[in-house]
Amino acid sequence: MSKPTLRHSIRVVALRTGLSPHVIRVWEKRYGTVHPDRTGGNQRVYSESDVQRLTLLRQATEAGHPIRNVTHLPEDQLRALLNSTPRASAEPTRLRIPELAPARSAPDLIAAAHEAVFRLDGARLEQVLEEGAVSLGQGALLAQVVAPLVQRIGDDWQEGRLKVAHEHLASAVIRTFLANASRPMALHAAAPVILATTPAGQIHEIGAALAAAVAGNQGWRVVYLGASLPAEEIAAAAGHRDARVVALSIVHPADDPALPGELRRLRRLLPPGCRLVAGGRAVSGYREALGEAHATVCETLGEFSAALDLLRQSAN
Amino acid sequence: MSKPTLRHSIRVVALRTGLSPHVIRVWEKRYGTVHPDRTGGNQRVYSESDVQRLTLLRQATEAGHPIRNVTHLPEDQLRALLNSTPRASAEPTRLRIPELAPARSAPDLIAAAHEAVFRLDGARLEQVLEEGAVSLGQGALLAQVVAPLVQRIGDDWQEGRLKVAHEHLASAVIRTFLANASRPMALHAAAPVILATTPAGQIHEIGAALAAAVAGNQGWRVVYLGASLPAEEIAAAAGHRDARVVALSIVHPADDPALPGELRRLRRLLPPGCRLVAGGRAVSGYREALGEAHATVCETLGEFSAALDLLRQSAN
DNA sequence: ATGTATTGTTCATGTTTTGTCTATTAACGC
DNA sequence: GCGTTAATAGACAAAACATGAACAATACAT
Repeated sequence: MSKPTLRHSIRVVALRTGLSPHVIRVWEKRYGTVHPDRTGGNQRVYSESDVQRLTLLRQATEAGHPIRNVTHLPEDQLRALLNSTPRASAEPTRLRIPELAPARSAPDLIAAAHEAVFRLDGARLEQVLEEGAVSLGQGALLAQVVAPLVQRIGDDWQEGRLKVAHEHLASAVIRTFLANASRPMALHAAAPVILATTPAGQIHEIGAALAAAVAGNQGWRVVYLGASLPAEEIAAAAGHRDARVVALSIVHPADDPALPGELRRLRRLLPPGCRLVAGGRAVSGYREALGEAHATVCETLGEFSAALDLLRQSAN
Repeated sequence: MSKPTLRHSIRVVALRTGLSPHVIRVWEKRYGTVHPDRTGGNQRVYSESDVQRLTLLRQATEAGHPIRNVTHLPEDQLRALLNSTPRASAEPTRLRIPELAPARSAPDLIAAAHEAVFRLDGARLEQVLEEGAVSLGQGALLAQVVAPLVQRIGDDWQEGRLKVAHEHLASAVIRTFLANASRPMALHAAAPVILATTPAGQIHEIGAALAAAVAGNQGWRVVYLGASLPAEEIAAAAGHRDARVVALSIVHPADDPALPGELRRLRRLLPPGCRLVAGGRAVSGYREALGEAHATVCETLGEFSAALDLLRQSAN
């Protein structure tokens, strides 16, 4: 079973895993965590999978699991554990990785993200977003980076500067990032429900995902339904989950002749107590129908956020 | 190398059940609620079923039942009790730990997940998936739960048992779950690149997301491009990122007359060293064209996984 | 109202776990 | 040859855990 495999010294392993050489050795001695080969001179030589395993173990211990309980778990169970465990115990973590976060400004972040999209580098895009969440904070990141970035990518796509592949990759990464960002807060048992989607014909779902993230951050219970839902479906879902608000993102076809009808129909079918909020770049094209549907129109994410706060208080 | 069973320290149990370590100990002492193993140094070690039982008991006590009356009830009676009593707890749950699910085997998990989709409860669906990842492991979860679940939802949707809203919600949650599952922790600088997408006309992206998750778990560098990309775009992206493999998911339109042409064109445009792998429920409908395109056809996720391992070794 | 049982929490003390540190010897790279 | 890095064993300190007893709050009964 050998081996064009890469081999690493303990120093490199320490750097890549975030553990100290001491810990790596003592884990091996006490628990037999990994069994690196040795050089002729008895020096440890680690494989790539050792590095991976140690990285997972570091994350598991940081998540609160005692090392003795996780050292012998297979990798996929470790991964699952990491995805499932509540990140709750983030406070009493003993040692932290050295601070490397260069607090970047919003325009810098947008530029870096755009560059990553252009290179089809999804991992890098994600990294930039996470970095931004740290330096700007979640709310500011959404309003000052993600929203403009999405708009810029949309423009580039419509004018042929970016291909469909770029747009799809960016959508997938941003969508996942937003889904993760909208989740983690503790939810009040009585948290109001908001439904985020896009009316039939509106094919761009990122706006709805953004709305979902903002609402989730403000403590709403979010039901995210993706893009292009007919009025009947939206209304039925709103009734089913007893939603207080339906948020619609309207971005791309700015002149869909069928949309005004959809909006009026939606208003008619929605439960009476359910408010309608619409945002997105193309809302101005449907102002009249939105007015008839008694929809609150938001031009920016900030407005949307404020509108949510108002709606929440009004019904408490 | 016997059994890598999950074992938890009392702190982790406290986090996952929402009880304090004190209460867990005092319940054991006073009522013999659970009988955890002990380490060599007399420290408690809990199993997954202990966690489940304690969670149920927490819920029972919160519902007003004195602990002495319920400690010795078997789990199914506890569940019945919880289902029969109305959720009396008006207070904003002291700890935000969600209810733990009863389901453990793959069929149970599928049923629970399906139920969550039907109720439009995305948070619950996500919870079921994460729980399954812990108890089954990532790989088994994908093959035994996620894949069948997706297929079942697809069937239900095509036959009108589920609405578009259900399908969209499920897609969004599963997609995010898969994206999180596919993130490799530490990857080789020289990790091979795989591109996951769907050829033009194939609108269901979940199959591609599944493939991406499997590949990510096996250490590939994944470029995920969503659904319905024309051959030129796929080829350009593969060249741009120097992909070794392009994975195509073919699920829904099983008789698209344009697809064979797309596949042949893709083969022509792809860089010579780049392999083509196709999977999904509808591959059998395009066998001929796939053969002409020199694509490896996988009927199941297991086959796909094996094919990836082969392709990886062959080029090292 | 008063007493009692139940139940969760707190305190005090000793033990275990776990990351870190020291000292010494050996190996590696220039 | 020499400075740097690694291996080993042992010591050490902070955090987490175990245990028993006491305490406060609530419910229930007299």
